[in-house]
Amino acid sequence: MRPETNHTVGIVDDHSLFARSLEKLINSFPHFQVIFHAKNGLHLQKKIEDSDLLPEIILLDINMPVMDGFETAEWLTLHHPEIKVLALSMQDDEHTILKMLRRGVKGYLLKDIHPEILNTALKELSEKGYYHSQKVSETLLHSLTPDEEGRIFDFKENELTFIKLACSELTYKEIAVMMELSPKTIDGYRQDLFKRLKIKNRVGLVIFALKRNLIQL
Amino acid sequence: MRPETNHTVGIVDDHSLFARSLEKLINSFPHFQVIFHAKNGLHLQKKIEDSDLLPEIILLDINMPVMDGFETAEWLTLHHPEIKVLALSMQDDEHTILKMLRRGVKGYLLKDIHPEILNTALKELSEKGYYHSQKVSETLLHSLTPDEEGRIFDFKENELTFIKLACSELTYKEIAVMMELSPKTIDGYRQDLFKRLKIKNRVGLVIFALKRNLIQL
DNA sequence: CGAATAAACAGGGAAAATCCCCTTTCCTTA
DNA sequence: TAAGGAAAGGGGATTTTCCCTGTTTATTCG
Repeated sequence: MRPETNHTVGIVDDHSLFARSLEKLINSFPHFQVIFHAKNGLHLQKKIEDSDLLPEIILLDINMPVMDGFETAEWLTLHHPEIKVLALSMQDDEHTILKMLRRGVKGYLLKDIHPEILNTALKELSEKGYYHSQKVSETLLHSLTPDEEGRIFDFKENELTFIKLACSELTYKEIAVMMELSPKTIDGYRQDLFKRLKIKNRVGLVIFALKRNLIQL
Repeated sequence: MRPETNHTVGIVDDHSLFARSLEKLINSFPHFQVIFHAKNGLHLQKKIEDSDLLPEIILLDINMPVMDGFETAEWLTLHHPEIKVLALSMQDDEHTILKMLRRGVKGYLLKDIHPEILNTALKELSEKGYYHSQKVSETLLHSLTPDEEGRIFDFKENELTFIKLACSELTYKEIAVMMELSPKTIDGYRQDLFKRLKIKNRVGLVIFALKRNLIQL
């Protein structure tokens, strides 16, 4: 049995209503207790620097204004690596997940949270130091293990934006406008990706993106 | 309570091993009993014409050589409309399902059958005269109710083949070769579909096909 | 620090593929 | 026989794709 310790949790979330119900939920779990809220990353910084009572775990929403989840995660791992960050997000595309994990996040939860899952996540975080949901594990497997042909892909920010836009009915020109780049640059992305991914045309790109969960329908 | 009648079932299936276990399963259900097997559609015809003891229900595999599920279903509804046909198939794409339903099939089961589901299907078939699984209902909802813009789509055989091939990296020319049609005819399909579906390019077509389950990854 | 190297970005030009608006032919069927 | 659909096609505009070159911006390293 686990000892009767109290684990503390901080919540950083823009959607205060959601955060409030999250707090209630967490406080209903044995051994866990929310000690503070923060509206965004900046707010969190202040809270942490002002208090000397640091939470063991922080729930971090990715989609926030002012200072988003990525920045916040970076700051946290840099300044308080002992705090375990559990990322919450609507997005389940591979790249977002990986981006957060690369920034030192210890767990990743999709936001349609079931109480038991959240409880499991918190427990595993404080016991094992990490939590990986089914989806995240799959993603890791997907992205960090080579594909059928032994390739590992790691897309840059711009490439990813391009891929996502290319999976729509937009014309390359229109994509160029949206990304504020020259059509020629876009063409460069396209060409490079076609070569790297060994695909023949845009349809190939769409299929690739779907298989890799870079986009969803 | 249902009366103690005995419902008879015929199985038409190419995979004899599967059919055998299916028979065992069915015979284990109360009130249901398998009275014959058939390897394919032709075989079934003979069996039916030779015997005067017709089954109440026939389990029909779609993927068969010689005389496939579609033809067989057609023949059955034409010559023995009183027999309830339950289609079994690996494919769960909308069009295949619809195609079978249009041929008078009374139920449709995906082949990863759970005993309880099969039992339910048989019971509903003999009691209500039809059975619709979750997936089939969804499909019907999907295809037979208008979409967001009030459109109903019903694709012809060739169109569907074209759509599926267009969702690959094949070139239109290559598609034309595969379908043994002139590239211009293919172009006609493309044009017509783009107009009907209000899409701008091939990517749009791929997305459409995916949303409608016409193809799967 | 400055030079070397790499990478992102942009362009020209041309071939191929796609997209679009039309007509004609043939066949089925009402 | 008229109507309608499927197949085939002409011709041209546009887009996509491809290859090669140059410029600017980071980054690394001697």
